[in-house]
Amino acid sequence: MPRRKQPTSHDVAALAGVSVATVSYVMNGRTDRRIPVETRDKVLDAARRLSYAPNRSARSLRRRRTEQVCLVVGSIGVPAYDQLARDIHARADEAGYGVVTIVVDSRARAEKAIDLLQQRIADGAVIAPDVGYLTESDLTGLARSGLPLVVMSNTATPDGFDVVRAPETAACAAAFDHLFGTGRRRVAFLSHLHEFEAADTHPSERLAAYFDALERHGVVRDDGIIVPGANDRVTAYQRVAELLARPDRPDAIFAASGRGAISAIWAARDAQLAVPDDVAVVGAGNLPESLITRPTLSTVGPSAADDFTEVARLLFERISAGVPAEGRVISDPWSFHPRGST
Amino acid sequence: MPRRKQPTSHDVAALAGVSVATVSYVMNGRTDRRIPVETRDKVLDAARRLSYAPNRSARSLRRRRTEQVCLVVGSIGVPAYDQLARDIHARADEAGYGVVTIVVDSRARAEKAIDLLQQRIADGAVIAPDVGYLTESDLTGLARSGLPLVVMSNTATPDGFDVVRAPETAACAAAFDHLFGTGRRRVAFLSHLHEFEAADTHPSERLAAYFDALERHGVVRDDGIIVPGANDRVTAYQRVAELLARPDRPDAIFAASGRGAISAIWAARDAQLAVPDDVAVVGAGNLPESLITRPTLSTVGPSAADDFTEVARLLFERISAGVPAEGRVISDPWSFHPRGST
DNA sequence: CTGTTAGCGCTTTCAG
DNA sequence: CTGAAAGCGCTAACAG
Repeated sequence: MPRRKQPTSHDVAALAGVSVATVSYVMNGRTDRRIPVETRDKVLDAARRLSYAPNRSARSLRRRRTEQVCLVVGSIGVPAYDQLARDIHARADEAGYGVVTIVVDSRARAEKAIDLLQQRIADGAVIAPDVGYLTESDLTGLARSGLPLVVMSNTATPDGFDVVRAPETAACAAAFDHLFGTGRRRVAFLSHLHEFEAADTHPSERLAAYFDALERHGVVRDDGIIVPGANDRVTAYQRVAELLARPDRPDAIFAASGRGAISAIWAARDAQLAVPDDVAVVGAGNLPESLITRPTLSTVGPSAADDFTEVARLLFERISAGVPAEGRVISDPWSFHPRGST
Repeated sequence: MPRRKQPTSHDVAALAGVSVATVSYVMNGRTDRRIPVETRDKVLDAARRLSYAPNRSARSLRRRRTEQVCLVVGSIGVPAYDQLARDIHARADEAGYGVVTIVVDSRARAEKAIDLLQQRIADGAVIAPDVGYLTESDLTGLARSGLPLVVMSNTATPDGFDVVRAPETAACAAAFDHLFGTGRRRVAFLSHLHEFEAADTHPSERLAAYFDALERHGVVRDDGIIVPGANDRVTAYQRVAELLARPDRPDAIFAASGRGAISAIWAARDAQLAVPDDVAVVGAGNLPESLITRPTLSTVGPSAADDFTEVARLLFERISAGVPAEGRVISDPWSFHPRGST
């Protein structure tokens, strides 16, 4: 079975006995052209018989738009990114757009991503990785080149692109104050891997809040209880189990992810420790799951369940605007949600 | 700030004082053309100064390949799909390919997906949704049109595309036999939503295995303990909590997902029921998390952790082969992994 | 109402 | 070693 050459609009035109222009008009269902039903049907019939589908690359080249949007995330399997993806897909679907996903978890991949966007692989992009692989100048560069961009970042300043923020500092401070205020003295920090690696050079917002709180409450920092492992449930469980097995075990755990926090609850139980009496647990992010654990999980996170429809809206607004709008910034600060685990 | 026209190879050629052909050769780093370093540098310099990036649509049109692969999944946030996505992304990265993801969770979306693939949005695709929205004729149609295709399905027969199977029946039968064999009489089935809806028309493999087992063990089917909710952790928790609150509560729960099974463990605990003594739990799929719950989770699933590198390999092999290969089928049957929860 | 035609920006033969 | 030119398949002026 040889790889058949795909039929083109010429083939359809020939079979239908019309011109390629007519084929194009019919296939695009253009209403500004008055085409008699008869011609229309001839074309559609020919198209169906050849199972013709207009070539996407050719159309994109000619129309100067791809009808794809690009979603750039930091990794796969993070609940918040999943929700973002769902919301983008939903909006894209309505607009007849496709979604191409790029995972940026290293500087090399970041450069590749920039390059692809520069090559106009998509008509617009949402940039979500919360790590520093993408610099502000990468973003302004892209925006300058005319690409509609929505950036999810607490540090970037809008400059030809929109910025959506979710400031964490106040919420984290409140959580730490609560922990220290209720007598906890050894508060461990279960961090993401990249966060751990950059702890001293570019501390994440939550890590900075942690250091601040230590100082505020006169507690000396102990790097032994700052551990990576929040990225996945199993690693988190293991790291926390190790922490809790130490003679000088922590009396509280702040996890940089909701999944990490839930693993911490499992680990505490397995170590025969009561949550929150023996060890308190706080997680970052608003996992719906926080409400079905026992005890329920105290969190720092957005006030409501993750919802990125606004991000999607901004992006498509920018895309259809055609002309670059002023950079907007939307901010929805996190808050501390004390529940059963503290 | 007006939307700047993207620079083209002509602009670069003009600035560098060479022809567009030379620009193309340099940009593609072609070694079959001997280009003096001097010329090369002039071109690269001009390209950098204009921040030129070759237009992807034009290149795809000319080269007749997009250098993208398409990943078609059934939903977002399913651990196995996540692993599939990771493995595809990894392989695609090596090959310099992009990944566009399509979510198919309705017949309408399935048709849209077929159409996009027909339009050659990608050079090949992995089709993973385990639901019936994509028919076998959709698949053969695509394959006939010359699109390299790898299909993950236990029912499809290779026909111009490769098929990767993970047969569940034997493993499920073993799990149910174990449950009934150890005296369980009321085995509930926590299903996926689509699975629930098609229970009587096109029962899923695991559901069919369940019905078979009921018959084999002389237990009469009770639709009251077949409930949807395996799709997400919170819903699963709620459904199981309801089941366990009934006076005629089940003494075992088979969950169609690992996440559902873990929620079942939480729900059992909250109902003061011991697992497995009061209620046994089995989950489908091999979540790494199965080992960190208490008790550990018995599962039906692949023999090792999810690994789809082989799927990715098949796809790229087909893509680079250029000519359609015979349809191959790879099969890795599930097995029953009894652990603490039974 | 329909067809002819000029490109979109790139790659690649083929001449020089 | 380099350039001119054809053309990938489609859309959208423009002409009829």
